[in-house]
Amino acid sequence: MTTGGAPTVETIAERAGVSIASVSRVLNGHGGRPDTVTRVERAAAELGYVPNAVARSLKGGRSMQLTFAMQDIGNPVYVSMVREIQAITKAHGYRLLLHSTDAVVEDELAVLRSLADRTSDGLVICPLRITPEHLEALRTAAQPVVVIGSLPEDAPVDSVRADSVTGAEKAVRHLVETGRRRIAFVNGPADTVPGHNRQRGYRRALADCGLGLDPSLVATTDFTIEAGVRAVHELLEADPSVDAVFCANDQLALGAAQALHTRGRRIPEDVAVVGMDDTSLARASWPLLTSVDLGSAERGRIAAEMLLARITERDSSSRAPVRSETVTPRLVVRASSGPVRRGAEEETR
Amino acid sequence: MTTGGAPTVETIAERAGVSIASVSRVLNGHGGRPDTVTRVERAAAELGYVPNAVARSLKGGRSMQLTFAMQDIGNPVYVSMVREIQAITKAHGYRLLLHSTDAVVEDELAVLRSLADRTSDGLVICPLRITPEHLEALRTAAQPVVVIGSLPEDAPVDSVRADSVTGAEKAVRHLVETGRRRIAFVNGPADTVPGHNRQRGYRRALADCGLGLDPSLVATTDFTIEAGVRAVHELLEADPSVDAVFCANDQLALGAAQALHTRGRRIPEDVAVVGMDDTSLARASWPLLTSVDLGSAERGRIAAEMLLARITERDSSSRAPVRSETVTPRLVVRASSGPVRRGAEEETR
DNA sequence: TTGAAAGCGCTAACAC
DNA sequence: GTGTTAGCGCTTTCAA
Repeated sequence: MTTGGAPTVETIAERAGVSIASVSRVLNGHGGRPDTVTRVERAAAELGYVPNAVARSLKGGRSMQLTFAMQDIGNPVYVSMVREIQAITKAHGYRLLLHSTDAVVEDELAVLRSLADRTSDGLVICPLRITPEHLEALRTAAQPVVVIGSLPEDAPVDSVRADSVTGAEKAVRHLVETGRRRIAFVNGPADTVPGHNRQRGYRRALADCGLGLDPSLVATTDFTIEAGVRAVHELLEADPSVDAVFCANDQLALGAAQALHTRGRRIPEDVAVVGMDDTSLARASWPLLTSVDLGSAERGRIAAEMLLARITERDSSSRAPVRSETVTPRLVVRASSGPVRRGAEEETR
Repeated sequence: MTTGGAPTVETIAERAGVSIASVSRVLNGHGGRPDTVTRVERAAAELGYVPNAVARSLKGGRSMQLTFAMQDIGNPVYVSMVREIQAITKAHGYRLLLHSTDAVVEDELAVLRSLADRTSDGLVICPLRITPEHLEALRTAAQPVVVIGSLPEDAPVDSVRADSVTGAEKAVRHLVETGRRRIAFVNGPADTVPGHNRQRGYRRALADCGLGLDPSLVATTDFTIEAGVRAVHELLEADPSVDAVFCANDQLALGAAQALHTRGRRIPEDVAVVGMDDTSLARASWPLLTSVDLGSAERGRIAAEMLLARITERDSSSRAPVRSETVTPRLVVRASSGPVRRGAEEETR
């Protein structure tokens, strides 16, 4: 039936005077007599035919769509992941679906469950916390899932994690080595995986360096600029001897810098500031922010590749063991730390 | 057939001892005898049934997906749009597909054309430039499209635009009113729509205020932090009398602030800085950045609503005329401008 | 090489 | 209220 709607294989078939099977074959490059090929291709071009991807998905069982779920696209750390994942999925012919979960467990679980609706061929997810429900949902996921973040050893899911314990250690060591002794720590919620690990790294580094842990130098708040501002005001109010502030992410660090500026403390002469994630904010701050690159872009890339590998594997009956990669953190020293300022930007391993 | 695969209406029907039609009805809330309803619901729950959204899309002709295409998710102005669009589409039961076009015309056109593949029920797109090919593609788009940006009067597409001419005017006037006279302008590419309009606003405001246009105070570069740094160094090198820098977006403004800090110029005492877009960067900068809010979140919201309206309308045969809304810019005065510093943050209309 | 036909999973007429 | 059935647009056997 040649309705007024969009052209279908049938429309093309009529116009080219062949069967719909031939149309499909030609359009998918499965051969045909030169004559047939020409006629079909011309008919398709003339009608501006575009295959219905939904019908194709239903038939083929793959949607050619992948999903990325993160807490909030407003956090630049996710932006760099999205950018990377987007590039890779696009290169492989997949579209990218985006989900903001606001770290609401229910939303995260809903995303996991919705994998069963066949809309998406796989998922990359960044859960801030891991509950038993998460593990159960991961176990029973209807499509391949890759987690960006830390998972229990026996979780049956591929994952890429940042080594934020080591990352935090590097930051604190760097501060100690450059002469700081009263190193405050501004952390996000301690019941999140990142918050927990960054705290461990801070403690470990202090211990290794022979510095005691002073609980009054530790603030636990949210992962935002505003929280960073408040926390540093309070820390300095309580203890003016602070000579460095280590922040659990760049947003907190930007807030810290603002509070210090407001109080007339010079960075880094009076107080050094170090952030984490090495997001675009580090290069937006004044002075340029020293930050620990936890490999967000790389984690995004690896996650996307792991996911694509699982999807490919699905066709080939073999099943690789669960993979778990850890990205090595890298301290990027910039002007906000260090005893001397030697230039605009300097990077070390 | 009860295969080992995912449960389908047929699986449920068998288990509940009813027909697939009853299953469909119950699951879609189209009534049924209480007894039937119970049995179907229980069977569905026991099997963990999730409807195949692809099959549903094929049948219903709607994918319940919307697409957002922008230049680069790394620009915070798009982040706030995405966030808003995401929230609205989600509330209406739609998923959001993301596309980064890198402002490549070919990519933008490809997104437009791919609307014909039925994957998406509509598109919000932010083209930086509008070519004749764009207009043609918009005219022939297979699904509703809303453009965020300026379009010719007769373009047959809904659009939301920022009034960046007025926005730029407000910024420049504010600088003049607070006593600035040598107002430099750091712009993005002049052949983009935003670049063009912001330049018009700058010129108009100078003229209105009786200040002459000094071409040596205008720099044209890219919309990035690094470009802002370079441009301001060059401007000040050439003319140290500059007492204000108006930047065509916040990223340029952050760059400007860095260059000024590096050169030991105090902000705002020596040089005032004003940005545009009022992104999260404005609150990440030191001092807090005065910026013109061009309503990115609001444009996102309006665009999403316009799109949903068009989609709804498709069912109801009526066709509303093409809409074109303009969002009123709002100057948000913060510490980086103004003769006096009266607090951390102060907003005016 | 080609065409006829089955069927992916679902919804909605239509008949009972 | 319920079951039977057609069909959304496509790919892919299976025969010819």
